Amino acid sequence: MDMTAPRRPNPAHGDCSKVSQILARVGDKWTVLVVMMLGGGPKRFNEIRRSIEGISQQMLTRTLRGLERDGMVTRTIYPTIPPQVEYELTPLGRSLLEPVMALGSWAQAHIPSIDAARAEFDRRKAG
Amino acid sequence: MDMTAPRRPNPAHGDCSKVSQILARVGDKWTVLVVMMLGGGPKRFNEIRRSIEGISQQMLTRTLRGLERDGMVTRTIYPTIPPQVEYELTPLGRSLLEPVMALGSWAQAHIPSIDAARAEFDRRKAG
DNA sequence: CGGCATCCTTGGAGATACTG
DNA sequence: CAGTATCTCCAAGGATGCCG
Repeated sequence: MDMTAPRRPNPAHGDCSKVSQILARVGDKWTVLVVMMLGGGPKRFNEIRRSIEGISQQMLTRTLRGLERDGMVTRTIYPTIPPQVEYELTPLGRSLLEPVMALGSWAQAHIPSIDAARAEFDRRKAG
Repeated sequence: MDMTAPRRPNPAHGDCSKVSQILARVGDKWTVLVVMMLGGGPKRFNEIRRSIEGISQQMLTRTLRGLERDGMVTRTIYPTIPPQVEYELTPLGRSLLEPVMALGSWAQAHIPSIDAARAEFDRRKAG
């Protein structure tokens, strides 16, 4: 059997590329930080920006747009002066938090092992 | 003063940068695929390569080195002719599979919602 | 067969400045 | 305050070739 076929619309594999997209999003430098921040309730643009050290305004905009597009976040404009925009997690966005936190916990728990492995690996390489 | 050091060694935050590294690894284009492949048991280099459509030999090498460095994978050289190298998940690597699979399942389950959200978002923007 | 070194292209992060 | 537009720059990743 030839496994080289580029794309298989095999239902058993669901849509593998879609899953990859989600994983990539979780691995994104800012997305998880933003989602966790919003986990505490609705936030305004600059409120988020100030709470995430090091993020540029453009990266925050892009991150929020991506999340909005995927239905993880809602964007509400209040036509006040000055303009006010509030972001809030949707149920979908909130549900993402669970597996992500699980992964985060795993990471937390295994940091020592990983650090040890790295030190060992680097030590060998250095000789 | 050097600001390149991780910001706060706050135990409550664990080591946030370390956690980010793990998340980034999971979001990596190839790492998860390789780990899942090895979840089925030890595999040889080209065996892995053939089973992952589209990966270059260099990317596979880099991915495996990274995993090896982090203690997720062991590398065993059999001094045969021609040389034979086998990769296998460590217990640590296997334990990573659990939260990753959970995230994968979440992704699978919510693909329809996400697709719908995207379509809606794009429709608005275009329309 | 497995792995490294080298070169090259490109996507996208990030800074800056402008608009509504 | 929130968002867009433009530019620069770098590193991720692909292709190729040689070595053990």
